[in-house]
Amino acid sequence: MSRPVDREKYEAKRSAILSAASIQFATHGYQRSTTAGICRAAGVSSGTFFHYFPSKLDALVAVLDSGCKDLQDRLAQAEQDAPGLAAVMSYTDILETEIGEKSYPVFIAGLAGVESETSVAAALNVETHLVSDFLIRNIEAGQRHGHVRGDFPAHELARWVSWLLNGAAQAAATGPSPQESQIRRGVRTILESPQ
Amino acid sequence: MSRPVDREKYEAKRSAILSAASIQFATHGYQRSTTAGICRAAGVSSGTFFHYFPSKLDALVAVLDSGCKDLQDRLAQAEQDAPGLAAVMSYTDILETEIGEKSYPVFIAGLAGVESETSVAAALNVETHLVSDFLIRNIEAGQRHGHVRGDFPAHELARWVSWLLNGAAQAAATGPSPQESQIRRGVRTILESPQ
DNA sequence: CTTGATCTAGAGCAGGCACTCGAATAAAGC
DNA sequence: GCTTTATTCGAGTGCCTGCTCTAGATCAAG
Repeated sequence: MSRPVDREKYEAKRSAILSAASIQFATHGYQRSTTAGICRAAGVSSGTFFHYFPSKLDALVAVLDSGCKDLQDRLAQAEQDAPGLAAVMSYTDILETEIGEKSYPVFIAGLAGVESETSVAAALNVETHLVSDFLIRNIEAGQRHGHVRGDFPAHELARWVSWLLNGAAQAAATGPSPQESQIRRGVRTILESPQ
Repeated sequence: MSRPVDREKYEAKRSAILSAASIQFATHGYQRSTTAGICRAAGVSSGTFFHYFPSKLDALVAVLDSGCKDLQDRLAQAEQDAPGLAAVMSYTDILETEIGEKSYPVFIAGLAGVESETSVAAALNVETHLVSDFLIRNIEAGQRHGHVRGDFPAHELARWVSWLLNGAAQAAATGPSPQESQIRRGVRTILESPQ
């Protein structure tokens, strides 16, 4: 036998391609992105691309997974720093920033058409649940501390908040970005106790 | 000269093709729909299709325009029946029904990639403003009657409501439809006066 | 050095799709 | 009937794009 895989080099190249793919997807959406474009951006031939990812869809799933891991870390961080309402607002701020940069909304919008592909759906499902659980957990905590209205179950409030956030992202994809902290105020309005 | 265009027959055929296109777009999204599929559904050859619409995109714009007209009528009806908060809730119900049927979310999601095309963007813009103006007008009326909280400007409340609705639609496109009247309750929660 | 494996390139293939074109038919005016 | 124009058809075209294939470069182990 001979020539074992050099793990380090392999991962480096793979993540370089992944990064280029991620940028392409975020800029033009999945469908509009071409493997040729990704290869050009990564400075790599199509042969190399398909050596690392058996198909374009696999690259998308890999991007999705990687984004999911990042998100998980950030959510955990926010929750650790200050659980409850503060954590929810912290997540809101993160999203508001990304929405302002447009990459997130374009990326999400560009998934249309492949979101039903099982591998993609699975990845998205994981992410959705990650956020949903985070919201429910911290809204419940907020309710216990009296910072969040208690007249609706936490899971219902969480769903409204996530709808608001997704809707804002979508609106940003098609039109102008929302004004500073308008999303923030919306989330607060849903969650605050009626005096 | 001879053979003038038979307006009636022309419009009939055109709207038959348009109707088939509309169903295809709503079922599979724009990108996934093929002109061949639309032709098959309309019982028409591709030559005929392109005789009535110079391009697939033109068919989409026509569908969009037609939908916009329908919406305008329904909004006017709701507003005439009972202006103010009731009109907003009536529109919410309409949307909630369509979201439950999935056609609306799929259609919207399927626009990804062409939404930046100027003709499409223009059509979407008209629709967005139609709804936005409707919401602002009726939320303002609701505020005057004391049915809607007055501690935020109507345009801000309107935006939050439309975000919530769009977010719910998007969520329905990727996952299960929301439970009966959950959207309704969300809208109410945003708009109701804090006691 | 030889061997056998991975890594890389890039030309090219195959299939799908929007769209075209020429012919055939139908219908209205002369 | 004849001419002209609208309408319809559907085979065909050209392009784009995901993906394959082959040939060579590179490198570790024996």
